[in-house]
Amino acid sequence: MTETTTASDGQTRTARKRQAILDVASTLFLRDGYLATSMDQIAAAAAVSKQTVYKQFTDKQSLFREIVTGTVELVSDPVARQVASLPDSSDLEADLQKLARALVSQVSQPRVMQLRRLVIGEAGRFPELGRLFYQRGPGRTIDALAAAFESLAARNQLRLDDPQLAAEHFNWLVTSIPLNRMMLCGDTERPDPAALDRYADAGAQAFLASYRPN
Amino acid sequence: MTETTTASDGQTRTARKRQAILDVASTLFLRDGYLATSMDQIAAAAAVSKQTVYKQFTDKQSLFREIVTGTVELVSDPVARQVASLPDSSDLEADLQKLARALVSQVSQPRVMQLRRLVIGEAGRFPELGRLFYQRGPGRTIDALAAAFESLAARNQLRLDDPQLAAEHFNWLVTSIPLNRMMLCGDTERPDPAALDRYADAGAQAFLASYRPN
DNA sequence: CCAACAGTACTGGACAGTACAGTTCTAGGC
DNA sequence: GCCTAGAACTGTACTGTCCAGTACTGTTGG
Repeated sequence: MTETTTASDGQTRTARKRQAILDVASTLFLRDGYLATSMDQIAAAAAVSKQTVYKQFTDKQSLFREIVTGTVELVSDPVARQVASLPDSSDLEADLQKLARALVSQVSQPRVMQLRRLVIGEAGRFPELGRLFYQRGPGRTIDALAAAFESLAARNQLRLDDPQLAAEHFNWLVTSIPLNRMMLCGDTERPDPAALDRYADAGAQAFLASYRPN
Repeated sequence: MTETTTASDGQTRTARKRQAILDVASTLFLRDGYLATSMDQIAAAAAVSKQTVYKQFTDKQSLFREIVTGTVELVSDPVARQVASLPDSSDLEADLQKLARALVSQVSQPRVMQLRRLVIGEAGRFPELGRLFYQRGPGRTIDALAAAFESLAARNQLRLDDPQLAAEHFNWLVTSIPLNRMMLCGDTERPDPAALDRYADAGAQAFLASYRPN
């Protein structure tokens, strides 16, 4: 008797229910916010009794924390990996452009935007989640960029005094335009992929114009 | 003499009470968020009866909207004015640096940060407020910058194809680093003024390295 | 004098978290 | 492969609290 609820076989019933709660609560929290999402709503949408929710998560705050930290982990990895391969570049301009496009495309995903909005909005109630998001999100990307840039500068492929500062400049040159617009104007106004690429290219271009030797 | 913030002079009683409500509600909304602030709290803190609140503002949403739009107006003006005087510059590097410092200092004010967090967090409930904040805030600054840059480019003081894009790059190069850190890590981690100036200087420097002729 | 105000109480609803009786699944021994 | 004890789960109801918005009576200030 192999039951499937959300394509999650081979798990105990408890684990399956737990996952259903996490999935559903994630959707609701990201869409409506922390206070506007009720535990009754979550239990109902997960097709689970309220008591099961409270068996898995001691209270609403715990559930919320687990969802935010989990989602941050999910989104955090791919970019950092791509950055790590940058120093091996033989065509820096092309590779920076590729990296910029990947970066913009990642951070502008609706799910990431929603998470960012949620964390910022609840920064007063959950300050540690804000810090976590920063460290695992932009912070991690910037650190990886700084390491890559330092290595490139050592081989005269870039000209810079402060790798960390250059990394911040690259990151925000590339992402800020669509990021800030979407943060405030909602996911409905997400620029189409071509426009996102143009922002990425222009940011990478400006970065190189500023940090390329000679 | 017809406009005051908290002083209780020269106004009708009704206007004074109205202002007290706006002041107090502003503080509470900015500190605790929309849902976590109750109308009873506001009435009590304003030393006013609940009925008076509802006489002045039809409901909680109206009060909230009025506060957000009002605060946006307050913060919006000074920067745009300073930008407008940029094209007359005889020493572009010095004036851009001064502008950058003023810009960072303005947008990093705790009150502005709190408003930004509030608007972003409530973007789902009040999408029109997000758009308003963008237009009157960063949007307005960027438009003014674009006009100034175009005029400077016409006199070969800058080299650029797309003034709007250059304006966005300047704006975010200068503000993004402290802005994003503070958005997520809270006002407690506001860099000291000297550090803010360093971010501003570095942003202006990078912009010029990229957009200065030759 | 009269509109605006204070104070208080009330309506109707929502929500976090708990309690409990009854049902269903799962694990482990045979 | 079958059976049973116990854990996990459901459904519902309940507690205590909070909140937006209204009603009403009496008071105050312009």
